Amino acid sequence: MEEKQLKQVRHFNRAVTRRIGVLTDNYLGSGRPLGEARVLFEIGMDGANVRDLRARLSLDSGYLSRLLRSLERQGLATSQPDGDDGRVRWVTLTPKGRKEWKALDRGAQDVAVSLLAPLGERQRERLLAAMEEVERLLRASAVAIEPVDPGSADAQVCIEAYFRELEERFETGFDPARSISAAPEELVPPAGLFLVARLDGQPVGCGALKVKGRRLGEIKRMWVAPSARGLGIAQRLLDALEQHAAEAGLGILQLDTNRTLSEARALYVRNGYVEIAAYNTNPYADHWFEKRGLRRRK
Amino acid sequence: MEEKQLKQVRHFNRAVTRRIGVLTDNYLGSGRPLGEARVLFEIGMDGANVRDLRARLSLDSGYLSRLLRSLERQGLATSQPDGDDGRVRWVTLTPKGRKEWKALDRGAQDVAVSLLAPLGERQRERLLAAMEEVERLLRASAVAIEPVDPGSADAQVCIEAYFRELEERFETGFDPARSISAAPEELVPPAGLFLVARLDGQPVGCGALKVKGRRLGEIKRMWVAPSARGLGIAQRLLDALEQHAAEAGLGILQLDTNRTLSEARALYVRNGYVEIAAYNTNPYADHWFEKRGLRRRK
DNA sequence: TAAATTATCTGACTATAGTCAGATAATGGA
DNA sequence: TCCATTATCTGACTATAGTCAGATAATTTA
Repeated sequence: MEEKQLKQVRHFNRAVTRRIGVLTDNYLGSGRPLGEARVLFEIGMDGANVRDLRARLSLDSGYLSRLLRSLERQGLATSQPDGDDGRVRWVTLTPKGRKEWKALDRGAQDVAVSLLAPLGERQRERLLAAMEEVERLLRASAVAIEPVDPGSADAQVCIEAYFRELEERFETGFDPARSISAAPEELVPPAGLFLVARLDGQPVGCGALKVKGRRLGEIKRMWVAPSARGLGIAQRLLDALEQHAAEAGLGILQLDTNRTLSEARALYVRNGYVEIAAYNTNPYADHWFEKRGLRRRK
Repeated sequence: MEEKQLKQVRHFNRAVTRRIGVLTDNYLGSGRPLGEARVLFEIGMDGANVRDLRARLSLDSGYLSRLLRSLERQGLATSQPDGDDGRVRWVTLTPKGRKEWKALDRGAQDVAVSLLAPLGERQRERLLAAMEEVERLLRASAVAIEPVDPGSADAQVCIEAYFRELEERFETGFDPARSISAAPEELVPPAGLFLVARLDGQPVGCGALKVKGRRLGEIKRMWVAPSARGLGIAQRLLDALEQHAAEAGLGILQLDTNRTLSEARALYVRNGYVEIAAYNTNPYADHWFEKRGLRRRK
């Protein structure tokens, strides 16, 4: 990574947090302590339960309790036990609280207006496009890829979502039992590898490697959640699997895929996989690919 | 301004301040109160004088004094009277303080690395380009344009910088006395108007309107600081002057310019000014322009 | 059903951040 | 030279943010 690039990122961080940060100190203009204002805003027009509030704002339970009590004393919020779980309390804003919420919301709106208002229409469009790009790529950079046990909860979430998607997309539907197996124990080192991609702790993709011979491996279970597509996650999963395969001494990787999965096919072609004759009898496979001469990256 | 655009800006603000903000809480990881860490970092490797520190961090003088004392007590900084001004104190970091500074700097560097590291080279380049664009446009949106008295300090700063630049750029040099006059009193309503553009309080551009007849006006003193070019400031100044001229009932605007000022000429042409015969004997003018049929904008 | 866990609350703290009113000394301008 | 201003410092405050150790009641797990 170049020095110059890092410098630019740091500059951006400073500039943006200063420019937006200062304006975002909307809460401070409310004439109300930051903590209280944050809680009030987070309760929102629809109300919220205290457990969620605590998680979202990551506050100490005692502290939050006190803040809520203070809002209640000021007639801004009321609380009652939640229907489902008698331990949890459900907080709602009173009419007075809603009024305050709207004032805070208006403040945030004003910030947005004050950023856009001085610009001409063309500049405005460029700013919005660049903002979207930055946001998207920061999301991409927050994705972490890690090997996990294929039996772990996160892995299971991914595999189930993967099967559900295949069921929807294949013209014939999809029954895991009829497909070529990749049992959990086949995807644990040294027989294989199972990777999960996570965004903010939530699993959003997976990919697996199954070792089939001294030099031969197979790619399985490549999937990315629809909400996280376009972030380059599949490419990173594939890179990591190939890297691991190369380190394990494998020289050839194979995989099969269905005609309806066109993004996947494009990914494989882009990465140097070439179509070969069927190497298995998977009823769901329409294309078989192979890549030879894997190389370890630095 | 569209609802959708505002929503997108708010989303960006939340997402970016969260993502970067959390990481930027570098200071908090230093095991040192935020205030102290900020001051220590701001003193920097080269030292700083207390007056500047106070301005940069906008801290109460008493508070800052106490923070500095605390840093001194911990053996992180030392201070002595400044050479130039006996009232001001000059603070320097001790070797121990420099070590802490480096740790903070490394933290900020790590943030930048952690943002870029997970991305591929192409994504990295796109992120940096988008960051640059956002930064540039946020800077543009922070520029405020206001009418001021042409005799005010900010106006003078601009005019002097403008003359200095003409002196440099014109092949013949530039002597204000030989140029066609625009005395301060001619640029005050209702005889005229003088606008200053400011970025973070600093004047970075100006433009003036001189009323020459019942329907005729002239554009003068169009200038933007080199450091603030590319932000669309000249366009905004021109828009504001035309708007004011239209409201004052003027139907024709004229202006003269020198052949070396090509950006200016492009600006005028882009805005519908057409070249006309010389309407004055300004020795520094090579081109004369005119725009008819001004219209008030909404 | 007993035991462990979870969600909230209360009381008793501490640390940080920040404000305000002088006091003092150096500087700059009339 | 005198006076207003400026930069810093000290003392005396206050408010906010946050932590921690139980207590209590509801829920889940064994």
